[in-house]
Amino acid sequence: MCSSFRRTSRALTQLYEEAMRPVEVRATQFTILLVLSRTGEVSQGQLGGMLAMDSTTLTRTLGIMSRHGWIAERPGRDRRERLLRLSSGGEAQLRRALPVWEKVQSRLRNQLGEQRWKNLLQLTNQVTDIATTLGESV
Amino acid sequence: MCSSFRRTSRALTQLYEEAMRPVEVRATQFTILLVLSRTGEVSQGQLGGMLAMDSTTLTRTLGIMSRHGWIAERPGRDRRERLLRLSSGGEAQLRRALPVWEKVQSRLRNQLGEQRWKNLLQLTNQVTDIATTLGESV
DNA sequence: CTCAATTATATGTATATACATCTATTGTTC
DNA sequence: GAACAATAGATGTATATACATATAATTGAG
Repeated sequence: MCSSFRRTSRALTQLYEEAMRPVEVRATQFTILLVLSRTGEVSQGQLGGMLAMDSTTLTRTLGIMSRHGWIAERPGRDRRERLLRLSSGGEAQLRRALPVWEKVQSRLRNQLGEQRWKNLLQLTNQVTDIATTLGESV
Repeated sequence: MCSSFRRTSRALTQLYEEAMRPVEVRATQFTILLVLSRTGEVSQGQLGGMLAMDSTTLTRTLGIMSRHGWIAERPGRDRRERLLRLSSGGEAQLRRALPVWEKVQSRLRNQLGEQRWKNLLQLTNQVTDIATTLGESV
């Protein structure tokens, strides 16, 4: 199952990133733009939790995105925390990227059909939850 | 969909690799051991096709695996090709790793249930095929 | 209140991953 | 058969990813 997901993940990433190449944003970066636009201000740790991504991994990706001027941040009340949100540049980049993302996504969705599409979104979320829970329990 | 698969892929990889840590083999490497044990001798390009992985990516991973003594190779009739197979060390490593992999996998399978498990394997393969086809068509 | 334990993030290091480009072959065209 | 196009893999470079460990800040025990 792990191998299957990794393989599909590679295939999908190649497909989406090929489409996104003119916009110059990677799949991970785009996902972060989208999540931040929906959640508003969150800490790095919270963001990692939402993405099932080690929060120290985010240090590097957020560094790249900050250099592009897409991220605004301020220290939290707990001064160990970094509170992250989209800068106006980040919002602009998201507006530029979103239609390209949606376009390739709709081609995929057509091929899959509505039934399998919804089914997959649900199943992948369930697998993420189970994998996360199993990982924590041990 | 791309984000969902990437997220699930991270969660599963963390789960499986935590279990595999004592055996000292990564998810990608284990997958290659397993595929080679089933297919016998294949070229690097063929292996990349099976894994939906860029064949030049395999250059690096196979290098690591060769240093561990897990891969045997010889040039093909077409002398640009490298024909790959498991060495006896690779077979031994696979025998060591397989039960650990199966164990964590069975815990996941229990949580998911047989229905969703089979459904997911089928769906992920279909998505891989569609993504690959869409990528080639453009 | 002080010191130990915990927590949030940063840094060092290793692997994974892809693409652009390069080299050595192989295939094709005239 | 020679010149050119196509292909397999290697190498350079950039991002993605995680974990071990380090540092700074907070929390908890006494």
